[in-house]
Amino acid sequence: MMAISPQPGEALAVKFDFNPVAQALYAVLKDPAIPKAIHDAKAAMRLLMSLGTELTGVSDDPQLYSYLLNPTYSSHRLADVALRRFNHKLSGDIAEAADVTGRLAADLRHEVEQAGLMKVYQELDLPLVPVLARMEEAGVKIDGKVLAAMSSRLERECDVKSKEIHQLAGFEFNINSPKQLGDVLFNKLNLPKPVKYGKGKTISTAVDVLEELALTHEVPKLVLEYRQVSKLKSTYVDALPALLDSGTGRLHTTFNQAGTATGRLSSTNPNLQNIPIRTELGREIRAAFIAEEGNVLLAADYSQIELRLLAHFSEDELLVEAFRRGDDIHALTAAQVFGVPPMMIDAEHRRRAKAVNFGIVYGLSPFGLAQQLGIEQREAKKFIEAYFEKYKGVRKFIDSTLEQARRDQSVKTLFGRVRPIPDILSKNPNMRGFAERTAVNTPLQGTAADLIKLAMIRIDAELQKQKLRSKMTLQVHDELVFEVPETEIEPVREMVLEKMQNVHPLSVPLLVEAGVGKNWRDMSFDE
DNA sequence: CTGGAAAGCGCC
DNA sequence: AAAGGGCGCTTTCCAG
Repeated sequence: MMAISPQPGEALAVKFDFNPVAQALYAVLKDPAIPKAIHDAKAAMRLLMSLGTELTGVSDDPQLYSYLLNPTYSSHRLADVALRRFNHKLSGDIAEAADVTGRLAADLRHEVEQAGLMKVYQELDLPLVPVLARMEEAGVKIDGKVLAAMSSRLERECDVKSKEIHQLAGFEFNINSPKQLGDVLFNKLNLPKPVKYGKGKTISTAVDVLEELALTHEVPKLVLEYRQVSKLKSTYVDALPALLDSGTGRLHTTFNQAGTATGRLSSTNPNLQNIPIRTELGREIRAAFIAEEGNVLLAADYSQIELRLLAHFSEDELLVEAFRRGDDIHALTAAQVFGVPPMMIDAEHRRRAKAVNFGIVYGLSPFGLAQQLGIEQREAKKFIEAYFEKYKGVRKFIDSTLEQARRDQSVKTLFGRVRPIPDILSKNPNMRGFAERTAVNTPLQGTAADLIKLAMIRIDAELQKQKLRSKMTLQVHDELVFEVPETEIEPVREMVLEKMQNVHPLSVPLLVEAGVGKNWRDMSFDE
């Protein structure tokens, strides 16, 4: 039992329950409006950080144990785990929660050991906790003026576009309502309905449908423009400033470490893993992510990490050699699949080859590829067949992964993180198809997640050890973002690149690209 | 008034 | 018969 001095104006008690196996940790704010039980290590860490205390000695986190044992549950919160494991409904009583936390920790720890997952826990998931806590606390600086100016500008643009749409359509309706929009487009304006749309359901007005219609009609074209502007405005330009922390003036996300089926992190409140980058308008939003005076942002990302892992796992000769030589992998696939000499590869070949390369990782069908490239399904089928004819190792990898998945009804990452795939034996071809694509994708996506987590742990350790003032602030699956004092740019850049590149030996090299800039848009590479 | 489903779309 | 893996947020719409 350990008590922490109360903050002025509030009595705060932090109690460590030193169960031999578990430390159930919870803080009780005296304010009865905030009776708050903390039973995950990151929340405890953040609370203690705010009090200027270090968190040491926590070795059991029931949430992380539960996640490792089966990452496919949608929630690993104490109440849900207690219900699943003990069929016990928590009353909300703090002491009860503490007791359950301790018992769960002991039980789950045992199961994690039995499942052979303790190494992943101790070397990856648990050490990542304080790293994420520090990242969340650091937050990112936002230029509010940039967003405020954008907001009024986009407001006007939305206004203009919606008036135009109503004018041209001849009806006043809510463009944001797919139902009303569909009614206007397909029933009032009599535009051709998409060949396929949900049986009995509403007709799709999704982007690919509207793009088709936009070729012949002004209204869908304007709707697409309106949608882009209104999406970016409501989701980012207007939402982000509202989430600025009043104390720090910065944006502090929450990383969920037990939220995805593959081992990836997710980010909420706000989600900083889906900040726009694709369009020019989107990049303007990125420009609002800035560094403090005297600092710069440094971004480092793994180039094509999933394809490299495909090469590693499959040991496909062509793929492995190409990555070792540092070839342009999409150009290689273009040459192989389309039978064009490397010298003759143009941008269109490369674009199509890129779609094929990514599609393989996701289990793309001839139908899907045809739709994406706007070609005949027969032709798409030929491309996919040509791909597997050339990359024989990839075919074997997929087949053996599926075999193993059918045997174990689960798949694993390089480090042993497991994902159950129960539907792999389903008699429903639809469900089985989903399961098969999942089975092939998860080892790739999940291993990439494991690798960047390991790099994060090592980079954080180095920042601490060298007492550097640079802070890791964001992770976006294959990218890390740091805020770095100008005096530390070169050493930190070198260190980050080295740690990411050498995170784990593989049969192909990992390529890391880094950029430095005053904002998240201007990350000029190889400055 | 609230909660949740569905549609849609931002990112890797 | 469906048709590309993994997320989170906003809006609409409808049921309770």
